[in-house]
Amino acid sequence: MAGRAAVPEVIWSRPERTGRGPRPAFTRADIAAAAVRIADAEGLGAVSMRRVAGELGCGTMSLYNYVPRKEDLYELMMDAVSGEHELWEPSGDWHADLVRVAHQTRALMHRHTWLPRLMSPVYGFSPNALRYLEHCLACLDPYDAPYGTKMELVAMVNGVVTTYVANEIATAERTRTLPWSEEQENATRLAYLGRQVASGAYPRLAASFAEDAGPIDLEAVFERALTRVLDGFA
Amino acid sequence: MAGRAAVPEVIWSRPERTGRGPRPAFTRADIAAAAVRIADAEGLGAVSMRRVAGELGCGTMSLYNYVPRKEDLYELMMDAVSGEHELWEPSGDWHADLVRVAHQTRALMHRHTWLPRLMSPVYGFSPNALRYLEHCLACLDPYDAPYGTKMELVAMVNGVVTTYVANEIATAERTRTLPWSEEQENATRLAYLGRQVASGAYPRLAASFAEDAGPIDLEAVFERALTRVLDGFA
DNA sequence: GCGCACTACGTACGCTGTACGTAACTAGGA
DNA sequence: TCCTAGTTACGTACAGCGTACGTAGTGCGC
Repeated sequence: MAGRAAVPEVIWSRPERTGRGPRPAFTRADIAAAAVRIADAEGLGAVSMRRVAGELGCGTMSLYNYVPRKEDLYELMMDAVSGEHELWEPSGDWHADLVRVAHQTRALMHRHTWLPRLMSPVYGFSPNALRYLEHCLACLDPYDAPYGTKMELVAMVNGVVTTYVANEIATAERTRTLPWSEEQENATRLAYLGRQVASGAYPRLAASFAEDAGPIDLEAVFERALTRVLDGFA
Repeated sequence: MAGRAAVPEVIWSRPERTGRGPRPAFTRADIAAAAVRIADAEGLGAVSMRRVAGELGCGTMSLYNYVPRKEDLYELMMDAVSGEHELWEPSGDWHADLVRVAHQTRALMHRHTWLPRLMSPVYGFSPNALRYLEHCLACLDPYDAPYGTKMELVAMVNGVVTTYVANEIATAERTRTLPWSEEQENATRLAYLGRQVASGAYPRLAASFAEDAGPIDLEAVFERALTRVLDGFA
């Protein structure tokens, strides 16, 4: 009966295997992989304890031997995808290296579209997250500043990438989720917006829409946001 | 039986009152206020259709006459708090005005800690959100740039504020939610982190922790992040 | 070899969003 | 003026959720 009490612990400080009892049937990596597979295919909402257990081929409650709370399952998932970051030998040009980091993070988030939603400093201390952070700091070796500033820079870049991709994904996801077609949705929203803007209450918004800038190049917007942030530090 | 079909519509383009049938017992504002009250007091997780209906004193399913899906309830909440933004006459100094906007947004998010979690471009077109956006653009009148750039600037400032406050809140919330004390939590996490860092695998992280910078002034960090972003545009 | 810590898992509880059926009500058109 | 169609109101029901708890069975450390 012991060992089931609510003891304060990060899941990473809990040993995966204690020695006593039957051999665990799965590793944490197995569990994380299963959860990530489900989230990638069917969205974060499909990740439930029952579903993950089903994927692993075990009873629902057995999962609680490995993962005491669902939040820990999220932590496992975040660590697993953090491990997908490619870590290279810093080039000596920290600006270029950080741009590369940002692009890789963005690609990672597009591969795992649930990632921005879980992004939080709470999950920032898993083993693979630490490895990633260390790599960012290594890229910043040529940048002459106290570590406090470097941390702020990394946080800023990560924040911008997260915000940006979250927006990309939210707009994309919404049209896929809704029970009516994308054209209908856009038409309704545009009609509403047009009515609002045409009311004359928002002259600058109206001017903004009238400003013919052609189709928005989202890629370029991302690039600009990134360089602006980095320039703010150089 | 008609009218219950899945018709594509933004809730804002659906009239609040059509004329036929009994007088509605509540306005959208009533519903939004109730939901916001619950979320402020007990967190976003406590906001359920049943709970809101209970707060309003009506049956659960009656709420669906006003709010077709739960996501629309969120949209009402976001609009309600967007209306709390103070809109002033622009001073002519767009830099100062945007800093003021950022501070107000941060204060707003601290008043409604669930706000960053719901932040998404999806909710960016409610009446009060449009009013807020128009105000930001008015503040940017002295900034000589195409509206596209102004929009990017506003998005960037909002993004930074959201990310920053989300982190503030996540760390604060976590300690309040957990079933053990803050000291225990911090001790466990620090012990784990210390063990990792002491392993020698993360030399720069170790150096960063060793760098004695005194207690971190979060207020100053926020200020720096803000001015850096604004400087990137000036 | 004994005992204990661990794994495994079924059952159950209270919660969620919401589809659907039914009854009461009221404003617009004939 | 009356009829009827569109709305409001709301109870019931269903599938799914996280997880507390009880009960077996298993194998390592003493």
